[in-house]
Amino acid sequence: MDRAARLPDLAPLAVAEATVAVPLVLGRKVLGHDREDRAHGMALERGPSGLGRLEFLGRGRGGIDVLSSAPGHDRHERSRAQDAVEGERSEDDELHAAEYPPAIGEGQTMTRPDEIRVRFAPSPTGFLHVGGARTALFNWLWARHSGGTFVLRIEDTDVERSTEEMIAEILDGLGWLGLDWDEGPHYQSERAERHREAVESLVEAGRAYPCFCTVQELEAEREAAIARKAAYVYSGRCRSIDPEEAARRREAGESHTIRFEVPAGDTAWEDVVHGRTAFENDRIGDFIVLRSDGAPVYNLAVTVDDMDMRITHVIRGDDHISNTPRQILLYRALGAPVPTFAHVPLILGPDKSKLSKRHGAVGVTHYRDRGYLPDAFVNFLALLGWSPGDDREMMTREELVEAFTLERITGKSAVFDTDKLEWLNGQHLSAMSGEAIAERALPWFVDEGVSSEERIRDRWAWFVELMELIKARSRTLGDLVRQGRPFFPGEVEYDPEAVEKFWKDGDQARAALAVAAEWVASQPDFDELDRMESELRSLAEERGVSAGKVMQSIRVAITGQRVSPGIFETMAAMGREVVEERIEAAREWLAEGV
RNA sequence: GGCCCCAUCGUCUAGAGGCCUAGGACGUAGCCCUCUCAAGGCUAAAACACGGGUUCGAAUCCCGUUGGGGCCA
Repeated sequence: MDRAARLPDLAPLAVAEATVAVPLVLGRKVLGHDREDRAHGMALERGPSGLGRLEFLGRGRGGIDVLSSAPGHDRHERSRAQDAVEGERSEDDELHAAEYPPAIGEGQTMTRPDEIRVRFAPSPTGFLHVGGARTALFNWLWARHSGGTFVLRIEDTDVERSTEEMIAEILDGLGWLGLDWDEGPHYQSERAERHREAVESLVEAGRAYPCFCTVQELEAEREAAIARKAAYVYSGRCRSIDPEEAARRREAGESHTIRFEVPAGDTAWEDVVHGRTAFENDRIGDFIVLRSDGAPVYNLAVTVDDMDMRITHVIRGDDHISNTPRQILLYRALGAPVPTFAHVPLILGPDKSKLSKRHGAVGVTHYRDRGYLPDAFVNFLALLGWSPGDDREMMTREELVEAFTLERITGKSAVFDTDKLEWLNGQHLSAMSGEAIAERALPWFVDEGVSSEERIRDRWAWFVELMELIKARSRTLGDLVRQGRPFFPGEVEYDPEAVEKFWKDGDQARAALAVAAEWVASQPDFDELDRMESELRSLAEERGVSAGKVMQSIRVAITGQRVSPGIFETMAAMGREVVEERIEAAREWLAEGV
């Protein structure tokens, strides 16, 4: 039977293929002229639909191209587009492509990506891990940067391993990171019927066929292949079964799978991060799209979902590269435009293998519980595999959104380095206002039993002040609690190391604290830092004790630690009463101790 | 094993053929500041995996080797 005759729908295929290259080609023709347009685009609030944007995009002619023309963008786009086009298109074709209308006719299935739509599609088989979080982040950044839509889809097809709790975990993680989605969550499990429908349409179009091969037969094929030292690829023997006979056998209830008929040739795409990537179709072989139990296969489900959800940019982990040609083949067979792919390199553990549970802390919520700031974590994640192209490291969410482009994603996988995360967190903490930190830190102080929420709220201005005082010395919220604890009333515990460092010589310590006590008694209040310091220094000199020793002894006495903010600020924040008490307590302790 | 991806300081990266005696950041070491510790400032050590091409010229382009990683089996 003549297959071509059974494919009356081949015409749209050509269009679909054309759309793949067109945006890129458009990119080089259109780019590099209007910063203004882009600025305008960024100023637009993200609307509920693409309508408002569409109007604006129309002016830019290239739609997404103009929007994405951030500094540094055009260069890459240009060279890669050129690579993609060279040898496949003539100069004329290029010109023609540049004139390509901004949108294909209304009735078409294929539309140009007037509105950028991306998705994050986690499989809820565990918590949101660092790698997934970064994929989500890149999608989110791209959506926000371009004024597009961020879709969340839960790939819960594996019912055995997917649970409500895990879904909740993932949403929780996304929530903490502040990655809000515009659409969804859609649940893949609810779409099985649609997937089967798509498979049937492929069968009807002659692009897929039932395969009645038994497990034993396939096993034999595989063994033969291994014996030949060749990679196993399904022989495609059920292709030759007459469609009418196949239909009869299906109706008779004969066990079968549905296989996609892979055409000859190569399947290539222009990956935004990897450039042109190609696979030989021969090595793919007719793959199963529907299992014998009627369950759709991953590649089919993903493709149909992305297609139905009009996803324009598939941004996902590198580990999906080998799935991509199958998916592209499916898009084409289903008459859908092929989205742009951006395969982000994986995040590695310290041993340079794919970051996974065995590396320990890979759940995003773990970092929340360790006192990291979502903004800092997002900043850190963004810098893993992406850079703004200038020397910026510390970036706010807004700056990230502004600067983010897919073209600046590196092709090289990155090791997850917690040192830098800590530093960045400290930077973010220091940049925050005392008020903002206070809100974040409050639950930590309560949970650690430092004080109660009511009591802190009662002295809110003081608490805010305190955060301001200790933020530079803290890298995490936990550090804040450690630093802040001594400022609350109660007994202090002397850190052995502090005692060792500053009170090793008991006589000296007692002398220093005697001066301290005398000085405190002479102070009318703790309001003027400069006066406090100069008076302490002169008194120490009179008594023949080093001022530094006095101050350090006070530090240990009132905080129990060897580290604190400036001693006068510390005393001012504690209040005179507490300071006096603690100095007395320290003197007694020293009297007994030695 | 097959296919695919990747290769710049320990780590994250800049680098689109001359701007590179390779820049920044974390971390490390030292100095300054200083009542402690941070923060901040300054300085230092630290990298283009290797081999061939192409070119007047290569970290940058091509090929190979090696190494790492991923997917499938």
